[in-house]
Amino acid sequence: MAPSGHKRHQKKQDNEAVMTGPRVRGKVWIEGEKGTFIGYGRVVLLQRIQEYGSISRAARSMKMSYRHAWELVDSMNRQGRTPLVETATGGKGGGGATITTEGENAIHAFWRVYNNFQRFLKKETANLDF
Amino acid sequence: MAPSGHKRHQKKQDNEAVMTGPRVRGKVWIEGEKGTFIGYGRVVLLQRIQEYGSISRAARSMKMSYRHAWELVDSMNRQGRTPLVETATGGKGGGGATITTEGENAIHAFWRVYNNFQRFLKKETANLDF
DNA sequence: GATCGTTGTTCCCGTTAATGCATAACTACA
DNA sequence: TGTAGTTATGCATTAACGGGAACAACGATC
Repeated sequence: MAPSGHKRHQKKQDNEAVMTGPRVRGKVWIEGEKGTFIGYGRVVLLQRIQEYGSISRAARSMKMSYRHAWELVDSMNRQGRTPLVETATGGKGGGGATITTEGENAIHAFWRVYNNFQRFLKKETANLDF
Repeated sequence: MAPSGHKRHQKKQDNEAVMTGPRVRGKVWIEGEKGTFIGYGRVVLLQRIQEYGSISRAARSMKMSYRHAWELVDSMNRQGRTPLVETATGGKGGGGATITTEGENAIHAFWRVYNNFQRFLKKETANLDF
């Protein structure tokens, strides 16, 4: 970006932080044949599972019920070509969950779209003639 | 990857209608200080009010309860610099509602953003490496 | 002055989504 | 062999939201 210039031709007169008035906002997600596949909440959940190695710890860390977290994982697994999360019961620590390569791909694909979307929103908000 | 070869440059081979697999979808809206200001449902409602000249007929035409429609109009009116909808009780036909200039501006502003967003979604879906 | 369809508002209900709790099955490890 | 913490699942409860019915006030037109 590099605002660099002295001039600043009126276009960005609006000083970032002080920006008030109407804003364009929104949500994006990736949909499969059976409804939502990956969205913001789901991708955060995936990354928490990656970080903690278990669905239950991931759920607790984001104050989500285990029940709900499990259903999200199940939905993603049933929808991917191959599962995004692999689970194991019993054993050290009682079991756990890990993210597959397919899961990592999904995470990256979503963040790419998400970042482009944030740029889109910023641009549209700036161009709002309202 | 670039299948280097002659065959199928992969880019627009995907035949519009047959497009299957994951899609990028989403929603956009314009937000004011007090939450959602204009979204898809609200703008359709505004246009129905414009068409029918009454909130109740507009609501019926889209199978929405009058109460809900009224709340949406109220929310928009309280949020705009000036009301988007003006109402009158009593009189010919029992009263009615009309769209103000501010309301027309809001409608146009939203559709502009919305159309850009549809293009964005199409592009992102096409570029989905997933 | 009676009529009529609307605005504006209140109250009750059904649906849906998520939470909370309870429990069975599992297995590496001490 | 017992323990621990997890996955997987069922069920009852709660919260949020919109729908639907009801009703007063309104005022141009007949």
